[in-house]
Amino acid sequence: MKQKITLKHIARELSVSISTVSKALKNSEEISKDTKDKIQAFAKLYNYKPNNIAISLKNRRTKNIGVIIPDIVHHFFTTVFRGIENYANAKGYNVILCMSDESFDKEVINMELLANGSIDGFIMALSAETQIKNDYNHLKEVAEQGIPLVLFDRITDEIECDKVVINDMEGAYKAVTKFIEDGRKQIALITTEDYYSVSRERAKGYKQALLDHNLPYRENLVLKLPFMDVDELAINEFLDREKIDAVLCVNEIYAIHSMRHVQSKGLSIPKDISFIGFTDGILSKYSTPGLTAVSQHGEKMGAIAAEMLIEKIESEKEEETYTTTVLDTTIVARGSTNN
Amino acid sequence: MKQKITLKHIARELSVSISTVSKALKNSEEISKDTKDKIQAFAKLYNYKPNNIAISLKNRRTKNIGVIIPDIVHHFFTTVFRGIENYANAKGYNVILCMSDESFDKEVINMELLANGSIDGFIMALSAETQIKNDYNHLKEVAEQGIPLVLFDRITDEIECDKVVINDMEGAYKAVTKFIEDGRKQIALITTEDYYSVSRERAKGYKQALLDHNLPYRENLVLKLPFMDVDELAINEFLDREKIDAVLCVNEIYAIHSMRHVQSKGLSIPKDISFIGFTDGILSKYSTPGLTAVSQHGEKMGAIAAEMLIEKIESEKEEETYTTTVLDTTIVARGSTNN
DNA sequence: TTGTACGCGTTATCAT
DNA sequence: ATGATAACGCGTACAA
Repeated sequence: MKQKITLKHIARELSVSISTVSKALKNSEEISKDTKDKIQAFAKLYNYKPNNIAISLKNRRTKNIGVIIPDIVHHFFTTVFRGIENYANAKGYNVILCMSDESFDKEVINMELLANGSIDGFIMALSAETQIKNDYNHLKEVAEQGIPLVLFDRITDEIECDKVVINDMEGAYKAVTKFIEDGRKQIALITTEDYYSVSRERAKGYKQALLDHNLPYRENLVLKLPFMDVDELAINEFLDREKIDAVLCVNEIYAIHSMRHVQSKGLSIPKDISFIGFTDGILSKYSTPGLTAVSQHGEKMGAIAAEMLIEKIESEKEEETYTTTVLDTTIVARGSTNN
Repeated sequence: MKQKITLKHIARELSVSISTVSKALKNSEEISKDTKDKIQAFAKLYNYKPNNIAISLKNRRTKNIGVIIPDIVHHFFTTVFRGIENYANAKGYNVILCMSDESFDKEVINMELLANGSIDGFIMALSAETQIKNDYNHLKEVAEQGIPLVLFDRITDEIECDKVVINDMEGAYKAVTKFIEDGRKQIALITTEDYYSVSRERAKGYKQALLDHNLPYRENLVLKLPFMDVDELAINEFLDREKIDAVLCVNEIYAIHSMRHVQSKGLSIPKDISFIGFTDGILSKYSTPGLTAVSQHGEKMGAIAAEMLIEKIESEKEEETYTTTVLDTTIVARGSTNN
């Protein structure tokens, strides 16, 4: 087992000082060609690579960015992460990934852990619990310490920082407008409780689209489910109870489940009832029929978040100007709507 | 912006030495109660937390583990990662995640980057390209440097290290046996090329199960697709060409696509033809009908991998004894087979 | 051209 | 009971 070699080893071996080695490996003009050659050859032979940790300590820069997401088994977050990772890697950054599991405590613990020097900045989407508690002190502290922070998707107005979101309202608006143009009249919305920033926005877009097209907004056509787990019974009852010819769902799971339910009752999609779901994940693509989806452009979102963060990290200025980037959604038409 | 506070700051502020502060915060017996109280109070007030990087440098331990997987937008890897993260976090480790994108070069680059002090050990699944090239020098070097390594799922015999896999052969065997017990005779296999360790094993199990039940192994009932992307045409032609009443697929995508295709031809699942797919991901659960699946227990796999790695990291011994843990699969029965 | 000394933040050992 | 010093590995301003 050949131990990792350090400057000190090389110096000792070649009977020169550590700083000579350091300079030689940086091809400094100060060092004579002879010694440089000798040192570089030796370093190459023993495959010398500077120790990242030592460099981090010296530079007070880790070249790591911390990403905290509610859950990784969630296609959307996964695509965002991919966007982050790609961009960050290209810029020479590594990504430390933590999951909050939708838990406030885990979010706090992970953040505090990483904030103690392990990372140069954070990219995160708030956990459900955090949004419910509406407690953002951990974010505030991090911000106060001067650690850059970018929020995406699940954001809050309470914190001043860079943000990336999709235009959730516009996405819902587009979807409902499509339903209306297809001749649908009884348009339902299946969503989560309002403590999610995204749900609020989508509900707004849903309502606005109806009103703008002179259709009534009826509360009984809106089903709000608590938390992210799927209450299948509630969805089934809702679909059985109300007279509906189109459904907008704030996530794929709700949509897929709903489609299965109405299909099992013998309804035909999209003839009798049509569906649009947010996210455009893997389920939308492979369901039968394919689910028309509001694409959230996760990968792009991640790339932008990473870009914003690294920009802040590497900028010397002390100015505190924050941007919120809003990405427009795209409707990806599939078999669940008339196209 | 209140800067992160260090021992030095506290020492200067309270007019004591740095080492006194250090000891006081560790509640050392050497320090008088008075000074301890004073220092601890001050530290608490300014929310002092030791700098991880400095500690890493001192201890030559980062408490980070590096995970390299081919792709994160892949439900199975995602579940494994979750298992890793949970276990690692509980043990006080952070996880640095890199994607190889199935590319040999990215795998090498990422590994070398992290190996220079950023992590205490690796957990990884080999990229497709690496398996095709059959070149594992980057792994060997890491091993020689004494950095612990655990391979999971996509492994190789070329490297001596801890490994975790599922019993792919047994999984396929079970699936085919189930088909046979359900009275199926024309059992097909849709798989990837043999350079994947997992594909080889599954093909073996498929063949063995047929032979053990006195059914012929017929090459024309086995479709081997190159790489991981889905050649839909090839699958369609295969399904149209051969007389088949059951299909085992090595992943969900193949299975879901195949199901859609035969359904579009008017066949009924599972009456006319039945399906089993490996992985038991989100698609299996939400397809219509639900896809009977060979569960790979990703989360458990991740937890075990993390356990093995941390065990090696924290063990003082120099012994080089490696284990390969083989997890048994479970068949999760759904609507795509007779149950 | 080469080497010395210092600092990044912490801890452990050895003085006082 | 407290402090000085060295060390982890590196880079760099300053001496020689």
